[in-house]
Amino acid sequence: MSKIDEDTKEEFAERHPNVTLESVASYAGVDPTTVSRLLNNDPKLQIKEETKRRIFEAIEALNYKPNPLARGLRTAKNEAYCLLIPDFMNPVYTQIIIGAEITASAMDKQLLIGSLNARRDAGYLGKGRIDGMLMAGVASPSLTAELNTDKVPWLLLNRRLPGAKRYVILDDENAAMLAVNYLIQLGHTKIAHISGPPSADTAYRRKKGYLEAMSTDGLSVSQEYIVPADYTYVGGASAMRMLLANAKRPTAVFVANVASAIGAIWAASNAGVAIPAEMSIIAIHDLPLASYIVPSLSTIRMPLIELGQRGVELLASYPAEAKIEEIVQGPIELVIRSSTAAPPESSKS
Amino acid sequence: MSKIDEDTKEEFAERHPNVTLESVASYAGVDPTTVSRLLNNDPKLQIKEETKRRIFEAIEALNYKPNPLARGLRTAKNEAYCLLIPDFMNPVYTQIIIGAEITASAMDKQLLIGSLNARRDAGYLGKGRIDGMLMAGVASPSLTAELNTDKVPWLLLNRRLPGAKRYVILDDENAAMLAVNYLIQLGHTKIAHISGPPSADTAYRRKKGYLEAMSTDGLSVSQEYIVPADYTYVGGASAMRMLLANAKRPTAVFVANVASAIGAIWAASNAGVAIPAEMSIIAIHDLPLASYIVPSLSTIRMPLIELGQRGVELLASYPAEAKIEEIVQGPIELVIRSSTAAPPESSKS
DNA sequence: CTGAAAGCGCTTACAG
DNA sequence: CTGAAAGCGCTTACAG
Repeated sequence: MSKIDEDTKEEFAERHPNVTLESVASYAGVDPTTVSRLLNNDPKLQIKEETKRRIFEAIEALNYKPNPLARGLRTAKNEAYCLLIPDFMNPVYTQIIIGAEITASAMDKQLLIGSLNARRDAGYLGKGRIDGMLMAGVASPSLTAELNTDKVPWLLLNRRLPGAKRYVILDDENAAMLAVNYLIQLGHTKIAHISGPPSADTAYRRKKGYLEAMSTDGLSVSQEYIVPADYTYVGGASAMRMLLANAKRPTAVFVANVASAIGAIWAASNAGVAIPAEMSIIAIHDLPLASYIVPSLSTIRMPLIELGQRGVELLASYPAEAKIEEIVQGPIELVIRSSTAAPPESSKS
Repeated sequence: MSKIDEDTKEEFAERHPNVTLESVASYAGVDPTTVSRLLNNDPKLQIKEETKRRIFEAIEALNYKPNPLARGLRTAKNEAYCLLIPDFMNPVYTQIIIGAEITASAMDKQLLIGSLNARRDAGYLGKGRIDGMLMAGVASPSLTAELNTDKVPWLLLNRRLPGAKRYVILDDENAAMLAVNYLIQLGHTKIAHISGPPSADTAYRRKKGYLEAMSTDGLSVSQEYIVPADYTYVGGASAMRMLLANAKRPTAVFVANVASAIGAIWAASNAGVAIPAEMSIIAIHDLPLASYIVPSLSTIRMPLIELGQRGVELLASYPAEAKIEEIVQGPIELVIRSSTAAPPESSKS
């Protein structure tokens, strides 16, 4: 490159402290309109190959990137969605995030992820910056109302809310039945359930599946066999302690999620109860961790990644007023590992 | 409210499909400039209490929220930072995220979180939408270069990059020494190290601390005692298998992170090696999970939340050109649980 | 002290 | 087919 070219370039940079559409146009010797149309694939634009080349050369040379704020302000489109989760500690949301990121990226959309944990004002993020809000396991009537007045389309993921007709969920009831039926098939009759928090829709559906599988098989369920936990390690551990204290100790436990199952295994192990010899444990969600705890955990694999993917798809393709009520039809599978076995001989009827 | 008021309100809404600064001004009977100045706490603004009240009333009645795009376009400030992590599976980043969210929220800034996992174009998110980029465990010379040309201030979290003079890290070397010294104090001499990936700066510093503690105590380290893993369950498991196959089997292992430690425990357990009776294990990072695996894992607690907090603070308070090289001075503590004990009698010298 | 006016960087009907 | 011009919703020097 000649000296003069370098000089020109520097001068140009001085006149254009910010590289804008106008800089590119001026560099390429065309009208900004033309550049904009080219970049937006305007079908009505007819342009010579040579001109096109010059424009792309200019973009390259100046390292031009469209200003998303200006574009968003003008078009009222942000090419971005937000995914809100309760907190980042729960690996279940991790899986959902992965799915959502895959689809968003494939659609060339930004996905902004935030938790409701430290956030004081979710609405502000919602208004203006994004084209839609995905809420996984977190939503309240006040939040959806705020999004409504802000005209931000939203969709609930993995959880329903009374009166909110926009959600995608998984078939938790069937998953629970699959787990419980497997325990029954192993020969268990005293099967307990460590459930999720009463406030969670997923917990409700898993419990329902448990009850249905039990009653279909003619097995009785005493109220003491259903111990609510809160999807955490601690909760699972104390629920297990309650079950161990039960006069009629169960020989198998269906746990509503992996975190509680890990807590339950820990508590059983502390109490000297052998798993699976004395007690079988199975949980919902086949997280990577399940393979690596001791004993490795039998689970029901749920299509969490597909849930995240489908959420973005639906949010992107339906208008804000549309009703969306979908159960993701991904694979739900029994994954047998080392935490489940036939009940001990002594306990058989 | 009277019928007429309702009518007026509806008419007003019709004339103002989008609630803007102008709507508020017109509703309150003042100039948009005045509203803007009030909202931005312009010290030069002098305004009657009565007018102020009317404006706030209008904001309330219309549910006005400033358009962040318009504001950002005008001021070139977005009141938002981005935090980039490699992926959402690793609970270490989870802790960092929590810290970053706390501080960002306290500063009334948005924190957009994304992974490099599914993202094809991190630069686009960077340009225009945010005021700065935090990169935890993920950065490349090409990415920092792109951020530089885009004039987006950035800061590396928990990892350095050759030539990049903007980072906050933890004292991994000291943490490693603390762990190894504890093992030595228990009586171990055959202490191995399952390290992190050679590419990771944290892995380098932890290994360095291990080597230093060993040599300070006059203990020899054969090359076979250092097995690189990759901070994952799988990696930790296969590293442990290598150590178990070693003719001079170690009695203790210092593992570079919790995920690898869980994999290592799993592999040892599968091989019938009792922990801690036959082998002690200790790892860096006191994640919640560490308490709930069996046996519960002894760890070194690191100030990960503080790291996230400090990262946002520094990014917000230093100009893009400033050099930032900081080691967070949070508490580093030995947390003793059930995975460590004195070496078996037979192995004592 | 208050208000009109310009401008941030785009897109897109509209006139030529 | 091409280019000038308006406007998205703000902020802020500047003139009155």
